[in-house]
Amino acid sequence: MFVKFTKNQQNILEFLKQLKGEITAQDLHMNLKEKDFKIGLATVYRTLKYLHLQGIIQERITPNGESLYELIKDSHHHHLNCVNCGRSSLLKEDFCPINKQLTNWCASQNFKLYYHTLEFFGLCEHCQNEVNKANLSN
Amino acid sequence: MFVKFTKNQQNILEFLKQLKGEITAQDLHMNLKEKDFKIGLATVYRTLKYLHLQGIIQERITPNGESLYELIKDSHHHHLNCVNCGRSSLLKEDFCPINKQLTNWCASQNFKLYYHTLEFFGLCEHCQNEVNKANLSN
DNA sequence: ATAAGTGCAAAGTCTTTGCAGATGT
DNA sequence: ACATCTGCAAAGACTTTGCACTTAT
Repeated sequence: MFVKFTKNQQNILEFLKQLKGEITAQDLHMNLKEKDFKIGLATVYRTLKYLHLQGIIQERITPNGESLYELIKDSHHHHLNCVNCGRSSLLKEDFCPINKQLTNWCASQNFKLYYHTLEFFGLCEHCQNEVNKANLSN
Repeated sequence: MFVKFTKNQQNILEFLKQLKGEITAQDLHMNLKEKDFKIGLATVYRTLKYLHLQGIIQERITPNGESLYELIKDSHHHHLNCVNCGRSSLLKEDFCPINKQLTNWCASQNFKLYYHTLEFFGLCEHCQNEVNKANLSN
């Protein structure tokens, strides 16, 4: 996978394997530093980009513009994303409308499918009132 | 919808109505300037944010990190996104796996659903060879 | 008259890049 | 030995914000 397999790469991959859920590049960097691994933020970004390119991890960008990464697994989640507060809540695990027919269709396009994201956007319960008060001076 | 309905707001909304497809904030700004509308980039960003908050337009963030906006319509597209070159290609128009059952489920969560995005990530035909040569020095 | 909207420039945030030095095979 | 990988600091890109001025109602 990697051309060399350095300590940094091992540490990142190991961390992602242990991780339940998603993490930002910056949080991942902090976590590794806290474990006394010496690693630069740029290396974290470079490694995540490479892992993404290789189809090992997936990326999801939140309404706040944060990139979240996690290993690609068989089981995955989709989210309800509030366009006001930016919070995401998980959809029940077994919900996923992607069927084999579609997967096959991607293959027929010579597109090598790594993963998909399905995200719902709107207002969470709390924000529905807030938004009525919004204007362009906010 | 807007508290006031200024020339800027009218111009942006009119432009989005004419537009087929998606556009970035910066391109939208350029287009309006070319039509000799005097408007600041910040105003474009503020207006798009407000329209998004109100559920008038939707946002999609590409693998390159660009935010693309368009009016929410009944018909919509999903995309195949190449994680290498970042190009997106449209899925056939009639494909959408989201059913009424799911829509109802969102409602039952007191989540006010505006729109959804469903995106597929992987390698386009052209990039499948390229990626084999990739390493962390790139 | 007043709150809402605006333009500009500055600031903020996340991410990428150039380069010299370190590392794995 | 050599290309790959790394850290650091600088650069880059996009977006947001503060503030004084303008505009719509």
